[in-house]
Amino acid sequence: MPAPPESEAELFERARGLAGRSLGEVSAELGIACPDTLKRAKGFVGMLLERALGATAGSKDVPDFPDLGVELKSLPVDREGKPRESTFVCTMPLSDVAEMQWLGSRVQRKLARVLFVPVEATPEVAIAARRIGGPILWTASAEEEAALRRDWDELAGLVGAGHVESVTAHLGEYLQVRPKAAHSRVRTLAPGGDDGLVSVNPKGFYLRTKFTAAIVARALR
DNA sequence: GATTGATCATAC
DNA sequence: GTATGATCAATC
Repeated sequence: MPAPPESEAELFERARGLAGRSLGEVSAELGIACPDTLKRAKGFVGMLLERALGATAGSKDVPDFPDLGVELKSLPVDREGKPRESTFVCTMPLSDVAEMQWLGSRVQRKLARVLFVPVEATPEVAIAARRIGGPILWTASAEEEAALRRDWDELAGLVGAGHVESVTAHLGEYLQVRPKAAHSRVRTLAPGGDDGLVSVNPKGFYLRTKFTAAIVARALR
């Protein structure tokens, strides 16, 4: 496996080197089996890119490239380069989001600097034949950050005020909250209810497709 | 066809 | 069970 990149420029060059190559080629080089379907390997593409680029963070709550402060996100796109799915950002700390601010929040920290790597995700194309696209090193513009902050304030505000059960994926213009758990029977505690705590399915923050689509469009201009 | 809620694999 | 990586699939 490659060593971690020593600079952002080196990381970007490595990512550019993957552009145009297929998931099958890259996985073969790394000695990793490429699945025939993502049905039972949903994290395969993300894990493959992590290894190919030398990410080290593993399952810790820090960016994929801690020394660079860069988070890696694979972006499943159609043949036109448009994202096909929302992008998971992080879990929502339900029990203490009430005391948090946007600045310093997990969302703000995770999205401070992101390397998006588009990957072909057309159903008709076999996994191994899917090609990796050109990387996008992104930082939110003032407008993008303000928009994310508005959503975060609304969503975190509702949970902090004890209204977690009214928070659905319908809320949020660009940032939304959805279940994030092994299955719907998983429970965790959040502010609310008669005792001050309610048992709910764990939740996570996701970027809506239209938000990442705008990032891709901006990068192609 | 797009979106929301549900789910899958793996490491510790 | 908690974290990481996400896509699936029922529903709108």
